[in-house]
Amino acid sequence: MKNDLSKYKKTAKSVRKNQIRINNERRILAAAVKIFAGYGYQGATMRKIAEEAGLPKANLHYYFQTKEQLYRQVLDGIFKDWLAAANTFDECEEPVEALRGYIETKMDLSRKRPLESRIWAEEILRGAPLIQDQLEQTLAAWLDTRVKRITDWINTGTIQALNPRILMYMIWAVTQHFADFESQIRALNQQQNLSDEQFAEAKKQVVQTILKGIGALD
Amino acid sequence: MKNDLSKYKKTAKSVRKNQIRINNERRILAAAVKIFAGYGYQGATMRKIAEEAGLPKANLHYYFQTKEQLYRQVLDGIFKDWLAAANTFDECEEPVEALRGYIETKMDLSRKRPLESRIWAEEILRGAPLIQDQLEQTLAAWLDTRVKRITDWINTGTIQALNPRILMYMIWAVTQHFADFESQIRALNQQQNLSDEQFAEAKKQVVQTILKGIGALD
DNA sequence: ATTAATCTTGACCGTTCGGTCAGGTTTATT
DNA sequence: AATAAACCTGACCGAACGGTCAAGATTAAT
Repeated sequence: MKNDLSKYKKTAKSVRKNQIRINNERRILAAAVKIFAGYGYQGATMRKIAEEAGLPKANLHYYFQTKEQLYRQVLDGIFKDWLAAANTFDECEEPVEALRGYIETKMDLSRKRPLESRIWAEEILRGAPLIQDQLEQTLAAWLDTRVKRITDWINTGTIQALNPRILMYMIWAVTQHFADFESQIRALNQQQNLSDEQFAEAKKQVVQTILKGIGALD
Repeated sequence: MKNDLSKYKKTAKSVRKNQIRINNERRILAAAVKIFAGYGYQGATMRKIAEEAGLPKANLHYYFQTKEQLYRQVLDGIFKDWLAAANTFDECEEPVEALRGYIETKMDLSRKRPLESRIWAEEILRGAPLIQDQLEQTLAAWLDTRVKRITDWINTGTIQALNPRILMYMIWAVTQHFADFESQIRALNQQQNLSDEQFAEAKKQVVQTILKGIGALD
């Protein structure tokens, strides 16, 4: 019994880790997101991340053995958020509200977490060297089931005939553009980021154009 | 007169440069496009570019003093191509054919020159540190005049009321997505790049969705 | 044929990178 | 109070980076 208890305590501690570890890992990951988003994987340095986190560089290597491992954990976190947002696609039965909800959620994600979107975009741009498996497994499976739902909508005549995959690519492209190309949009908007009102207008127009474009409105 | 002649010859030579210089600059620029697109600005090294070009590294620095200067020339070439493609926007008077032509040209550019699109995308992603001026001057001016054309279409009732800038952002986002996110699309397409037939279908659907989405069709 | 200009390149330089490590400090356990 | 475990960090390392340079080879001009 004494043995069992000690074993249990040990396990419990390793599962919900020490508070110090939790705090520092969070600080480092938050700093890593900023630096990776701002400079790219190669441009980011452990020194810059350490400065941003307010910790000595060697301390980063205590919690994350290598730069690549730190980067992988950042990517994992981003993918989780992406999948969580993706579930809004299934909240409604019929196409107009399902697609509207999904597009709006993706737009909100671009607005609130542009750094994560940019890290993801750079990874894809470089050929997805570290996340190819996730794309081919998890993302492909997610897409397959949604393709089936859209195909059902087409077969029941709720929306017009089209290639569901291309529709999804268009939605991803447009929604993520507002995060990934933020600096270009700013340059074309009197050097000002889109205001909340401008962004709300963009969100509305994106939803309207796509839904109408696939014959789900009017 | 002797003086004038020699001066003229000198000038002529420096204008249309020596053939050796022309050839080597072209080789280096072509190699630079490949390497910058594949690794990003920071990830690209002069050594890799030199290998790709089949020249010693020191030779690169003879034609391009620094890595940044080489990169700038690559960006300049991309921007020129972009502007050339952009002119198709003005080839037709009425919205359906003007927008169709522009979207199709942008799609073709993504298909034929994905590397250039990716270099541009990465530059924007990093905050456009080297091309901010071009964005704020040339691109902003280009956009302004097209916004006016679209506004005219709206005022004459040819297309529905919308924000022309957001329409242009959507077109850029979708068309460039097929180049910039090629590796993601490949992972979702049985690890195969889009075939010519699939790309043609995508092009058609993109045109159809956007034109219909803004009320220019039906 | 001679001179001048252009081109070529191996060897080298200072800097910065990711990563290591020994030894000290703090926190948790008994 | 003593021991163990976890945490911290300045100093350091080899490798790779962008860039330089002197000296030779090639091409163009006279």
